[in-house]
Amino acid sequence: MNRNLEARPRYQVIKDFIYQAIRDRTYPAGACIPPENELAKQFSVSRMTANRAIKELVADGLLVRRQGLGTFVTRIQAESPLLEVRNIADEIRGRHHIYSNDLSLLDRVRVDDNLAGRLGIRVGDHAFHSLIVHKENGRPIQLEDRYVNATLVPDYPQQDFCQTTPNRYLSDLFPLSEIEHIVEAVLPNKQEQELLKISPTTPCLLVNRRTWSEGQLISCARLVHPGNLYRLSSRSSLA
Amino acid sequence: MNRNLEARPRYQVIKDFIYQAIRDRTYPAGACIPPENELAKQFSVSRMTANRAIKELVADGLLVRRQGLGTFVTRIQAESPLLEVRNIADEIRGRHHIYSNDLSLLDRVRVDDNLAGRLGIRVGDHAFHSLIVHKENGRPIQLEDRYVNATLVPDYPQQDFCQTTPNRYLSDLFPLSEIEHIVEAVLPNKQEQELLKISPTTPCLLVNRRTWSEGQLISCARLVHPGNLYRLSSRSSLA
DNA sequence: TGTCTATAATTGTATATACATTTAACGGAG
DNA sequence: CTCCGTTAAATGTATATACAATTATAGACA
Repeated sequence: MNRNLEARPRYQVIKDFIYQAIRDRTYPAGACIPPENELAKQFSVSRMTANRAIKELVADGLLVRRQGLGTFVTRIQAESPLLEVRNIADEIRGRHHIYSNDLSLLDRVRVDDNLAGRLGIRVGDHAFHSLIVHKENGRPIQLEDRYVNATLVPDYPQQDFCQTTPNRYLSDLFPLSEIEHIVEAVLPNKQEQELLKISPTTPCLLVNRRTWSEGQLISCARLVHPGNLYRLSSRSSLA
Repeated sequence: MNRNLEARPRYQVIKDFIYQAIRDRTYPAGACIPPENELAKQFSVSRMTANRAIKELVADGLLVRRQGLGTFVTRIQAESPLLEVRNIADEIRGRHHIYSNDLSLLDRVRVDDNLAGRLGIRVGDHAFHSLIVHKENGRPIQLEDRYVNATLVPDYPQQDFCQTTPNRYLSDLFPLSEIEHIVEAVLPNKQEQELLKISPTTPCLLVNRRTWSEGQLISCARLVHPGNLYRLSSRSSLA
């Protein structure tokens, strides 16, 4: 069990093997994969270890199990990587409209308890905070309220955000490896009403976006869009 | 280990206990829950069984673990569903809550110009129209306003929607090959206010979902969720 | 032919045990 | 006081084993 040189747990080796076999269609959609006992024998592990590998792949949605029957490759694959990392400026220019923005705030803050959780850093550490209004043909279309890990991105405040959006700057600097979106419907608070020039009863789409690079949480942003001006859309084919 | 009368696995009992304790703030966000050994002792199970319960709650996103430190209640709560073909009933049951629904309308209509476009059929053709309120612990959480291609699914009205949601019925019948989502923020209309029991100023997430099977448009649904009760969330790794 | 039954295969749950790894905290050496 | 090693606590990985539950199938029986 000396893993100093080996590093990979055995259940992970089995997961990788099955994952690969699904990807290259050795086990096509709907196919039955070898039973736990056989996997255990082939990889010289106990059944419990094979079981763990399979259970995790089931949790990931790649396999389904039926007691008494066997373990099968999921037919409906590939939930879409929804809500891509769209750059709002590119999106607007793609509509042949004019993009502009206002930087209405940029400072350095100590993170409180709540923010520390969202940014994955310790209470009291520093973060940069920027508040930018993105405009399409001069009309506010998105309010970007962003916190950035100051340790990882010390030069963040030196950027000229008229030229480069934070989104683009950060993703150029750090290769994006993971992204999270949480979408809800809200009413705007006072500040949001003013900056977006909307009424208190205009429903807004709130997108909470967090981005990681190599396991490091780089930034979290709160993107507020007036509901009548913006839609998220996705269409995906399922294998 | 005779479970004929008991039914619930022991790891499930522990999961439920912890889940409940998180909900009622016995373990508030960020708090440390008892270590595996202690849970095992308290519930008179082996450490592996306690471990299973905790691992599954981690997979569900309710807990995070740090080796050497302990197991903690996740700070960022309330991730709900992905923007995927989730069955609302399964989703609610996954939260250990009670699912129910009201079928408030079910009829056969001739499609008008607008609907014909959305359903991809000809004006004057028939479609079924259902209006269902989905409830979590008796509280309305989603209004499903659905149109179904009557030519392809002639038996749609014969279903018992208390047992099987339209979503599940349709996807069992037609293998899902393509899905489209358009998400926006809206205020509820009069009917929606009444059925969802919300005020006119409650912002709502409106998800327009259309599903195809083998190139055929099966159904389009308008899903309205009160904003304070529902979130869409997606997290994806980018290769 | 059709129906029931036993059986084998496979997954599901549970335990006891062992050792590895990570982290914080404590205490001593300098 | 700082640095460093030890230790205790907690999670992480792995095994061998046992029995339960579910399902299909093959064979017995009427």
